[in-house]
Amino acid sequence: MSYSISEVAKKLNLTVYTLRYYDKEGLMPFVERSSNGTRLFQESDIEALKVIECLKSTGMPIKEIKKFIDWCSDGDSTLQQRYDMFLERKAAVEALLEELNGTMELINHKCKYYKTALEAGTEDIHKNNKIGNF
Amino acid sequence: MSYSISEVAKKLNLTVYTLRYYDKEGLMPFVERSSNGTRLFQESDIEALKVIECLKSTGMPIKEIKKFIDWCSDGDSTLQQRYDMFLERKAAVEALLEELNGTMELINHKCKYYKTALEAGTEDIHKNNKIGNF
DNA sequence: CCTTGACCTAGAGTTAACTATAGGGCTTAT
DNA sequence: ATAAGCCCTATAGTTAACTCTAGGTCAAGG
Repeated sequence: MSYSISEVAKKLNLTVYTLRYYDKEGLMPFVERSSNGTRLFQESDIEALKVIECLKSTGMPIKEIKKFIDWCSDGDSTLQQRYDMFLERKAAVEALLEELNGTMELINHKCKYYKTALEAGTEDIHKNNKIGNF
Repeated sequence: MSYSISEVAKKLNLTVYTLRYYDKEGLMPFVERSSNGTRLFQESDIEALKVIECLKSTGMPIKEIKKFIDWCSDGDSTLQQRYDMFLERKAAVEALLEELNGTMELINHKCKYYKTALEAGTEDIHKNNKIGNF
């Protein structure tokens, strides 16, 4: 059994346009075609697409992801590159997480700030507050 | 004392182009000018820019951020909107954090996968592994 | 048989967020 | 007093990642 492009799009919350775009960019060289040219996605292709989505969410641009896909096609001689790439991605995600934690702190602060202001009916309630009023 | 645009750019790790672009988009209506038109940034402006950067890091587009800035200029009548906006941003960051945690899991898995493969000299070491080989 | 609704490619268009250029104005050091 | 180095605006160009359109194929249902 195989999946059509629209089935895969639904499964991964992407559009068929996006999937064809990824294919055009060389991200899916593994997807087979039927005799008339229709893409036939296997379960393993969907797993590979999930890895691609994972890499995207680390902030990796499509051209970089393509490099990885090419390395996969090249076989065992590229194991080191692929390992290094994932270590780099791990560091990138750690940095993103750290940034987001700082973001969360400020957002939480602002939530409190506006809750207090809303209860007081005016932002002036924070006027004398040298620390925290930003 | 006030800061020049290039000083602020350095402080916030942005380019002067970006700062001028933000100004053009209406994100910095509060920044004063000298008699000859040069922007004079106060400490408070830098704090406001940090909030803008914070909102950006939650995935908020610049046009949305402008709405918030406009609300700030409108005074106390917009306190509810601003509070609601920060609650939404909080939810957005929580969603991002959750996604990033899933991403981190897959990345960690891949790091182990390639470490093992590298030690074995071949990816075939994972061939029989129905679970986890993706 | 013919229409409907998948699928396909090639290529054009869109959007956001910069990034850069051209042309010009102050201020300061040689 | 003139060149360097900062500032300014307006506007054009770039890039990534889609998003859409035009024009065409093919299989199934009425």
